[in-house]
Amino acid sequence: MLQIQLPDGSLVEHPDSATALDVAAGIGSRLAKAVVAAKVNDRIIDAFRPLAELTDLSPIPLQLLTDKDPEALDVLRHSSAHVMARAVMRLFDGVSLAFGPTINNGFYYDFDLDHKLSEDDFAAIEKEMAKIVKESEPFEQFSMDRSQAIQLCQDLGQALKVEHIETGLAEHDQLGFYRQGEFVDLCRGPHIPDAGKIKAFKLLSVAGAYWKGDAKGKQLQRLYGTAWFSSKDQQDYLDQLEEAKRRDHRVLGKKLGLFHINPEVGSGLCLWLPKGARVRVLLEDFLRNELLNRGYEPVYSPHIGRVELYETSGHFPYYRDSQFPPLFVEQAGGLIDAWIDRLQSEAGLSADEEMRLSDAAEVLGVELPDYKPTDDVATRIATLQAWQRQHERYLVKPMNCPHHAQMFRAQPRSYKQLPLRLMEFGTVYRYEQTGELNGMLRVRGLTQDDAHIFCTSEQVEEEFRNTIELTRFVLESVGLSDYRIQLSLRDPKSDKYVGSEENWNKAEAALRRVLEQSGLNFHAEEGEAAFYGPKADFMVRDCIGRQWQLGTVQLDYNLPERFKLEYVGPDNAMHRPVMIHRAPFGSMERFVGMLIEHFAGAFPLWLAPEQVRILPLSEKTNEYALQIEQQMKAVGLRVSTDVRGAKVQAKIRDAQLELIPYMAVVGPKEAETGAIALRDRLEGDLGALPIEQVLQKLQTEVQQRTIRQVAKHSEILEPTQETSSGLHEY
RNA sequence: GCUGCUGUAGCUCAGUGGUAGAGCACUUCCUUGGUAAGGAAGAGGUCAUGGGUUCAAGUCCCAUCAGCAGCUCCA
Repeated sequence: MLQIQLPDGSLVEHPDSATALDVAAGIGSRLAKAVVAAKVNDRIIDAFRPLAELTDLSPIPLQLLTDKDPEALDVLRHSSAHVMARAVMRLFDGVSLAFGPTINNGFYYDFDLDHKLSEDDFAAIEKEMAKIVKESEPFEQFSMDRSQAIQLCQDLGQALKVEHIETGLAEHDQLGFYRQGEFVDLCRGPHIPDAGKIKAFKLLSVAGAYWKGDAKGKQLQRLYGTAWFSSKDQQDYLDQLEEAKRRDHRVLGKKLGLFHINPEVGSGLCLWLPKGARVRVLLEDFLRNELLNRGYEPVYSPHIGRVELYETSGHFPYYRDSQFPPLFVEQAGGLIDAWIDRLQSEAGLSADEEMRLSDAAEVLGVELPDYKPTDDVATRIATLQAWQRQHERYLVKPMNCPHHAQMFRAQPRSYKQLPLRLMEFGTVYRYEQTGELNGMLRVRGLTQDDAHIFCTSEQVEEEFRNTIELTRFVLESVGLSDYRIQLSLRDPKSDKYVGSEENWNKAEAALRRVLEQSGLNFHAEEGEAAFYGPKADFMVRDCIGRQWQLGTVQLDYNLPERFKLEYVGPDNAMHRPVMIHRAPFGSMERFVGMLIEHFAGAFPLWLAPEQVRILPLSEKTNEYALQIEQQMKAVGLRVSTDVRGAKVQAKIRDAQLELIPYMAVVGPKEAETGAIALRDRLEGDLGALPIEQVLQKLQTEVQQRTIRQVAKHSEILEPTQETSSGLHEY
């Protein structure tokens, strides 16, 4: 007999062959029908398999999962992925299955097949899925040893599964399979008892994906879908997707005249139109003011710098491919650059090619008396690099830190001057891959609200604490109070980082210590660090539950070393400072893009590009309206007057659609009494008020940076996460 | 960068090989009004760019550029 302990602590006994479904049936038939999966400790298991196969514990701490449990949803979706794959295999020939995991709010399955899937196929696939769901066939599980499993996958014609068993699952002796009707899939599970539990599902999109996420690997077709326990839940989710779409900053940015991106300027290069620029200026002024109060000193640095500067910092070699190529003062610079590249490449250069390059260089007026094709490759490269150093090459700056490091070096530094906090809204350029560009969120020219703090190692923790506090203050002032911090550490297995083990250990330990002391919600993530140091990244949840990576604070013991930064300590000896890189907004482009989506374009009064629109009832009151406009402008409000010969209803409609927070309707009645009929974009007509009272009200709202409206937080949309649950890996 | 889809007026889109369209926005005129669209007229297009097929191309084919979705990347 099995001893089973239920969540309320009670113990029940069942025969050795009992499943979680049997346990549920023992409690009640309605429960048995509702059970989707079960949980033993933290492990989710199949409700339809004998418990004895799944655990050695006694008593077994069993929790039954029904459609009320979020974890059950994950199981449902995984099974839905199987149903979808089954439908696709019924409809198309030669389908090779890859992976079909769950993701937040849904699932996908990757296929290798000749037919190009498109949205036109969705109806047929969904219809086939509906058939499978209606048949309500049970899921069954079985295991096999390696050779049998490989044989089975070969018999099924599943080459990718065979490859996965041989590589990814090389350490597994036993491999699990699930069968549902004619469909058999290598799978760890768990699954729902039968397909009939899927009450709502929908295919969402089709896209390319790589086999095992490797960009060099085979290109597969990925079908995305979602599944739910009720069609109402599904509809809520689809509505939520619509809501996110409605907030798309690219659409709103166009509609509201905030920014513009066009190919004649260049992709990924953002033109800030007056209204968008206004929002940015307000944010910059707000932050600059705050930083001045906190002991930062503004600096300016140029948009380009010599390549050697970035060779020193390490950015140039490390990010070569995602930078705009160097600017050469000497015409032949590009030739020499390519020459070095070829020498460094695996293929190298043939004697003939070398000759032709030499000739070309000569034509361009390059003299290389020391270059001898008989020298070894390293010597030849060194000769060419020596030429490069004598002939300036510049980089459009991809980062501000090297410039700021040079500012530190501009004069001898004493410990008495530390911490030195240099701030700059620094515009940098990065050649992001074309597929990455996305409105303002991912651009090729961006302005960081950058600053670098140079301090002693004793000051590190306090400075770091202050920057964390600053970032929180800044986020909360725009109503972003739901965030957590990701402690981004190096990947111990990778060699892409610069600096000593010792420096890294110091930096990582310091960050962790401060975060622990602060009591903030944080989690560590390996492999997410910058190449020169660990980071604390702010992951911010917006009002509809989406997660954004915004501000960052980075601790850096390495660039000071690379730039040989020093200060004189109280002991009259030279010491190396520590650098803290930090940007509470991240970049102005990304931050404003996010804000547009967060507020759905309706900025709070303090950030609204236009705060008040004055609407004269007819042209007869235009003069009074303009007089009000002057009064409002005099107290710093951003106002315009709609003097068109349109009806007030039309003017109101336009102002509403432009998301202007307040409207001031003025007609003969108001002109007579010196009043304003104030209309609130959210509340509607507030009635006639004396001018002074309106000015007072609006000024207060601006000063307090009141946030009056954000969307209700959705219960349906789960927070987006960087990684999927990891529950179903194969 | 890869895979797929898309590119027609300022915006949203219709137009499946035979004379380039609608709504909104814009301009002018009429209307002078009380809290989400008053009326009329007008102007606006090398149909992304470059090639090709065809008697004939917005429409079919190829390339390039750009956008979108996903993957990969992100100092």
